[in-house]
Amino acid sequence: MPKASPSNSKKLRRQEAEALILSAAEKVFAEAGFGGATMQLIADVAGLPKANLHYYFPTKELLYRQVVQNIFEIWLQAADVFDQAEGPEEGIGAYIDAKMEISRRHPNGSKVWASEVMHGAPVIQDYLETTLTDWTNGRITVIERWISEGRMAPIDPRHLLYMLWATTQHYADFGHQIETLNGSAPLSDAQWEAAKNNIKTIILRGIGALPTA
Amino acid sequence: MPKASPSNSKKLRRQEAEALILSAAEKVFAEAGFGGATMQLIADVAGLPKANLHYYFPTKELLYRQVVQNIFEIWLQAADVFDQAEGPEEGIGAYIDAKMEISRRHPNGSKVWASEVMHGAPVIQDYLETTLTDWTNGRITVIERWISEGRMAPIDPRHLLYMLWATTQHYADFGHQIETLNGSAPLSDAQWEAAKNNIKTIILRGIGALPTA
DNA sequence: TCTGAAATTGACCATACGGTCAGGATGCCT
DNA sequence: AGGCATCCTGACCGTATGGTCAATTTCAGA
Repeated sequence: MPKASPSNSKKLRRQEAEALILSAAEKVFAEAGFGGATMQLIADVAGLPKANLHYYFPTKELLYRQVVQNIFEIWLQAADVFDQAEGPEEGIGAYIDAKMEISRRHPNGSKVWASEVMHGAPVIQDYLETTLTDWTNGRITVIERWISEGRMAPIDPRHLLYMLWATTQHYADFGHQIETLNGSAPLSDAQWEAAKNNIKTIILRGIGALPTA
Repeated sequence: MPKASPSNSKKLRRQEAEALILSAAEKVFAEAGFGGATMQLIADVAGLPKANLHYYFPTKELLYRQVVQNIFEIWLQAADVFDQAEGPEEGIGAYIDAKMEISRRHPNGSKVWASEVMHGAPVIQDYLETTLTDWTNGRITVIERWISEGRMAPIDPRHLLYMLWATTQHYADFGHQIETLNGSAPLSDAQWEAAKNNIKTIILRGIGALPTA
């Protein structure tokens, strides 16, 4: 594994060093999983000696926890567009846009989160039970209001949210499969745009928030 | 980790032994990932000495490969309903039914597959490039025919397939998250039914294969 | 220039892991 | 009953991992 930075014998400020390590850790955890990732490999990717990692993050688990928390923060921010919207077409459309952008820009983060949840969320169970539960309930209230206002069909808000998460995160978590089916090439700008529009069209029309074609 | 079978000092037939090990391995790989899983833990779950595992499966990687292949076979079978259908409402509806049933009955298998793909498919890349590519292209042809026959809106078949995979497998891969948001309780029969119907309604209506509500 | 807190690092350790092996147990077939 | 292939298993081994530590370097502030 090559060094990420060829000449960084300079002393790093705490913030820079932590950011560098977290970035390397996110990549390695995404590619190998928690169990498959090694501190040595993370150190190599970051271009630092392994002992230096332990100086900033005492244990592998603490480092991992920090990575997962960072991702969660990004996701929560994407939710802001939801509440500011007038109706489902604008709100859900913007949410799909935001989540697809995250899938494209932070695929590693998405994978780490997916891996964590798939393994029973041993590290962030409390987040699921508190923050995520609250967030979900808040969005359900909004969707129910839209339904009562006749702006969309009476769809179960919970399962609609799951569908939004599933479809958008799929492009990050299963990106490798999608690239392979795309002739082993990354999706182009146009293909990402097509994917996004497809999701928006099908879901918005599916919940009766768009005029039928 | 307790023994799965309290008294199996009897000699096992090859087929039974392999099935027992594969079942235990699927569970452990799903819960811990490839790197996090240990042969010792798989052995404990299967109720066998570790050395016995290596008698049937020489290496951890070979055992893992077998687990992944088994899942892939199950998924391919679910595709049969697709081709036998008259149109999208029947074909895609039945496919969603089949895949949701798999998510419910084989959540561990789904997780192992997801984990494998997320980590770049190191073990089953050839399957993606051959079998899965062929399968996908075949289904795309069917969907394009439905579109040209005016049975559904002109949706990009590829992204529609990704959406079908994403939404159905989400209930297996993110089952823990869904259960937590369900008050830490597994989905009931009725809730599974509701999830299935929601997906079918939104997607089929979204692609113009259902009369609008 | 001096000082001390922060940062860096190579060497080291205990443990746990995947895998091996030799020898014993079992039971089918003649 | 006896022979033989299959099956089973405790003990063992080399390696790699997460983590520690003491010694050294760096640099901001006095």
